[in-house]
Order: sequence, then structure tokens, then C-alpha cells
Amino acid sequence: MNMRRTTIKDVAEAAGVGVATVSRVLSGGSASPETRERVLNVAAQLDYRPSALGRNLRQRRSGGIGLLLPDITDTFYGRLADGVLTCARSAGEPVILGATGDDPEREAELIGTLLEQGVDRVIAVPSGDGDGWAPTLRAGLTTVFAHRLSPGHADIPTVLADDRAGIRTAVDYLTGLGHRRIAYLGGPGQEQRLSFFRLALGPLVDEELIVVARGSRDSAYAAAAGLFQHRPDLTAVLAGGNLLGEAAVLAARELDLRIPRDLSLIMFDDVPWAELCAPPLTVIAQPAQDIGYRAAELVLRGGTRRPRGVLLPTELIVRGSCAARGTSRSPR
Amino acid sequence: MNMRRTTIKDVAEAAGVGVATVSRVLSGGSASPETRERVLNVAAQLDYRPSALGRNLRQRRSGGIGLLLPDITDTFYGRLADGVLTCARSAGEPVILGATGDDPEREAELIGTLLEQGVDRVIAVPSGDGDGWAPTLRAGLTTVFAHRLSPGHADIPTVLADDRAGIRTAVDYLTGLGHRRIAYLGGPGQEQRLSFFRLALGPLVDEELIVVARGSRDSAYAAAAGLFQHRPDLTAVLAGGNLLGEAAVLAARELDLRIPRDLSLIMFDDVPWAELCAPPLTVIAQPAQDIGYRAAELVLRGGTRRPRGVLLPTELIVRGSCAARGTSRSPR
DNA sequence: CATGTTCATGGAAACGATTCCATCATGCTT
DNA sequence: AAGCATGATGGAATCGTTTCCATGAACATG
Repeated sequence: MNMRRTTIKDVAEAAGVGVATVSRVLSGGSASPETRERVLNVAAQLDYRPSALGRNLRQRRSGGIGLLLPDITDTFYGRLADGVLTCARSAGEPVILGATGDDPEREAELIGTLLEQGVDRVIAVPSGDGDGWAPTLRAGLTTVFAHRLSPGHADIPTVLADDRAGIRTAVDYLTGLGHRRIAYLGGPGQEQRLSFFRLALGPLVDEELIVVARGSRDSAYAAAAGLFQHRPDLTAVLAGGNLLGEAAVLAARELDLRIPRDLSLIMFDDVPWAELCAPPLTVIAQPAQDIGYRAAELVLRGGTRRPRGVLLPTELIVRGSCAARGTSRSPR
Repeated sequence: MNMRRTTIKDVAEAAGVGVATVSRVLSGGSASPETRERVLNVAAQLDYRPSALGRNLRQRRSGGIGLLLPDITDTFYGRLADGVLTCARSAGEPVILGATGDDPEREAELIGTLLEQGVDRVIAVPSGDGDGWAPTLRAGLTTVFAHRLSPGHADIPTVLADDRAGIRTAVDYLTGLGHRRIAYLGGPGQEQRLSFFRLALGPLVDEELIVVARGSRDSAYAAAAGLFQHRPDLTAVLAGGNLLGEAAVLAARELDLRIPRDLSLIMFDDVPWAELCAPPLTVIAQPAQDIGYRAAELVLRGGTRRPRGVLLPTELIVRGSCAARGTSRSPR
């Protein structure tokens, strides 16, 4: 009944060699062809699988990649996670997932758990201002940031969508349609995007039209509704994420603002339901999956080379949520 | 520069006790009050965190929970994962995530990885007919199934939404509206639901109106479009998942079938966009998060008691995607 | 006072891999 | 033929923890 796992010792014994030899053969070290074959045969025979436990202890690091996301419920992060998973699977590495809720404290706690587990490679969408990362990095974690960069850590490789171009294109599109009072509805950790928005808008920028919500759905809805009520003169809004976009659509509907007649909307991230919406939403598509995949590649490549980071293209997908601000309509 | 981690030995030395005592104190064993305090102080002082690596090896199991989902991109599973994460976090346990893609082979491969890591607790949405699980269970994994039960493994604790009641309610609602030719659009692993559907429909059941797609979006769309084209006489459809629902809406639009005028639709799973859809979708809401949370509770409780499983309530949320099949409309 | 019981305690043996190092055989050079 | 480089090999140390076991003290019971 006592089904002990077969260990390297069993294999060594059965093959008539030392454990060292088995270890070498299995991890690609040098060995004579005959020995190699014999060991491999025996290993296969016994269905031997090296225990990660022993290896990890010896090497003082567990394999595996830590993945820290604000919210796994958000489709965008779901797709990002999927990219990471895909890459990790092809490398045979397990992925440990944690949800930070965009809370630096929780993030720090999760990092603690990871360190305890001996995880030494982390992919994260950093929350907060990134102060919490300093001790982590000193602890020797190979870190890659995804989707957001952290203000204080320009040295950490980061995989980003080209928000600058995305926003520029979107804003140009809107101004081209005649819009002048364009609002930005943002979420946590979007300082970067915000500055791009200001840049793209130039002299048209109106600080009152820039609203930042916290991470939750409620907060997003409140922000959108507040914005629309407070400034009924705005004609277009750029939502910095699918949660924000959802909130904008909901709030607009509630306030009886028709999209796109009364309000043009562009949303970040091309989620499947953007097409199902009425009207279908014009979006800035981000390669969420790719972001995850590339981040995983970077973190797996490890400390060897340290690429500066990766910038992936975004794409404006025009559907039906933006209308021209013609001269025909009277300015109230 | 050589910042060695502080080990239990360091703590023992600094506190003037043996390592065994430190270990006992830290894991709640017996020790004299003075010693206990001294050790705790020193440990705090040195910022000692026990390495999971050593412990895992000794105990021949890594903590941690394996979570195997068909597709982390699907909001439903995202929410389920969130539930698991929430519960696991409160227990301080890491969660290792794997995406099976509803492919038993990939599932088996992932289980292999988990075993290699010494993971001994798994929450899974089982794919396939569950044959692959027999060896796993023999290996002593504490397993909990979520969302789907596995045909061959009635003995494994399983957390399910009450599909039977959900389907019954939905079907009753549709028949009450006068629908007679009701289709079912299912995904992989829904044998259970299918049988409930047949049961609920009774003599009205029409096997030709039951279509099962594979997991992908394309496959779902093809199934929906095929169904609608092949049987234009159907008046209502029950979509067994949000991907299927999405496909149904898309296919209907493509074929110029108006919802709900030409086609009534009820979708399993209340995703946020159901409300944004035009018209808003009537859905059978499932407590995805709870399913995950409860599954995590069960798997953490472990082998002690073996509860039969958990059945969580579903709810029919009526929005605007179903219309009465009045006598006014001519039967083509 | 002798004996048994109950504790707290520390040394040492696991756990299962990797890897350093010494050993030995072999083949090549001079 | 002696010396040397090369390569295969196995023993043993190591990683950081938990846990078994022996020890000794303190205390209670007869």
C-alpha cells in the first residue's frame, strides 16, 4: 500500500549506476552513449519523474513564474494571463497567479508569498507607485512588468502596448470628426496614458474633463455618471479600459445620452462584447495575449541579456460609437 | 554582497536554542513561554521567513493549490478563479494556474507538471470523460471538481451550480411564453446540462435542435449559424455559456434574425455585457465566484471529512431577449 | 527516598535532487 | 615507456526544513 514515489536512487540502482550519473543524463550532462541509453530506458520503465522539490531545494529556487495581476476577472488581464500561460507551458514552467486588486499592500503580501515559495521570476502589472518593488528587486527576483510601467523603475524590462500611438490615433480621429471637448475616463495606474492624452490633445485639453476612477465597477460607473452630469457639454469620451467603457455605456444610457448621437465613445481594449454592443463600440485594440506572451519570454530568458523592453502596436478599430460633430447641430 | 537568506539555523543560533525548538515554536508546537517569546523576537528581528523549499521537501508535498480551467479568457472561469484566489489568499496558499483548453491530453500534461511540483491539492473543471483522472487520484491528490462533474467520478467532491433548476426555470419561462421549438446550444462537457434540458423539455424535445460546439469562438459561431440556418422554424434558443450566447447573438444578427422578435434567447451565465447588449440578454446567473470559493474551501479542508459536494443556486434574470410567441404571428 | 510521568529541549536523520571532487581508465604525446 | 590530458563515473556534501528520539530536569506519587 505504501506506494513510495520512485526516486533517482531507485533509477540509479536499477540501472546499476550512481545517482550522480542519472542526474547528469537526465539534465543533459555528459555521459557515455551506452550509459545514457541504459539510464533513459530504466527511467522510462519505472516511469520516473524527478521531484521538483528536491531540485528546488538544492538550487535554492523553485522554478515557476509568479504572475501578479490587478484583477483576473477583467477580460484584458484574462487574455494577458492566457499569453503567459501559453509561453510558460511550452517551457514546462508552472505559473503561480495572484490578484493584487491594484492594492500595493496586497501586492507586497503576494510577493512575500512568492519569495517564500522560492519563486524567483515574476511578471507583474505593477500597482501603486512601485515603491514596494525595491526590496523585492534587491532580493534578486527576475522581474518583468507588463501593461504598465512603474514610475520609479525604468530599469525593469517592461512590455507595453503602444498607448501613445493608440491615443494619438484615437484623439486625431475624434478631432477629425469635429470634436473639441473630449473627456478621458481613466483607471488606476494610468498616469502614462493620461500624459499621452494631454499631449495628443494639446491646447484642447480641459483638466475638468479628465476623471480617474478606482478599480471597481461601482467606482467606474460613479466616475462616468459624474462626468456626464457635471459636464453635459462634452461630446466625446475616451475610456481607458473595458471596465471604464462599460461604465460609460451604462451611465450614458441611464442619463439618456445616445451613443453616438449625443456622445461619441472610444474604448481601450477590444473585448468580444464591443461588437455586440448597440452601437458596436469603436475601440483601441491592444494585443493583450501578446503582451503576456512576450513578458513570459522575457522573464524566462532571465538575467542574461536585459532588453530595454517591448512595445507592441495598438490598432484603432472603427465601429459605430463615434459620430461627426457636424455644424448642423446647434451648440445647445 | 553575498546576502544569504536567513535560515532557521541563524535564528536558532541568535536565540541560543536548537533548530528543533525554533521549528516547533514557529509551527505552533509546545515550548516554554520564555523560549517561545525569545525565539519569536529574534525571528522578527532577523526578518526570518521560513523557506517553503525546505519544508516542502521534508513533507514531500508543496503547499499550494493547482487550478485547472478550460480557458482563463472566459469571464466565467475568470470569476471562478477569482473565488479560488480569494479563499486561497486567506489561507496563505499559492495557486498554480493551468489552462486545459478542454483537452484531456493537455489536462493530463498539466496534472503531470503539478505532481512534479509536489502539489497535492487540485481544483479542476474536468475536461473529457474523466478517464485521465484515475491515475491522478491514485497518486493521492486531494481533488475537487468545479462547475462540471466527471461521469466516472461520483466519489469526488464537486461544486456545481444548480443547472437542473436553472434549466427547468428557463425552459418553463420559454414555454410559458408560447415557445415550442426550443434549441439548445451547448459546449464541451455539458452532458449533464443536456440531459436536464431534455428532461425539462419532455415531449417537446427535438434532437435536431440540440447542437454541441467545441470550445472555441469559431466553433461556437459555426454551431449557432448552422443551427439557425438549418432550422429556421425554431423560435427560442438556450445558450449553455457566455461564449455560446455571444455566438448566438452574432449569428442571429448576421442572418438578420431579430432578437427577441424572431428569436428568443436565454444565455447561461450573467456576464457584465449581457446588460449592454441590444437587447439586454435574459440570463441564467451562476455564482461563478462562489463556486470557486467553495471549491477552494473544500480542497483546503482536505481529506478529513469528505462532503458529498455542494450545489449552489442559479437565478433566472429576465431582461429583454425573450418575447412571447403570440398567436398573432403567422406560422410562416 | 525511589520510581514513574511529564515536559522542554537539542542532536541528528530524513526528504530528493544537484554538483563538487576524487578516482580510474583510456588514449595521446614526447 | 613515462607523462599528461580527457572523459566517464560514483561517493558524499549540500540545500532548509520537520520530526524522531534521547536526554535531563522537575515534579508527583507511592
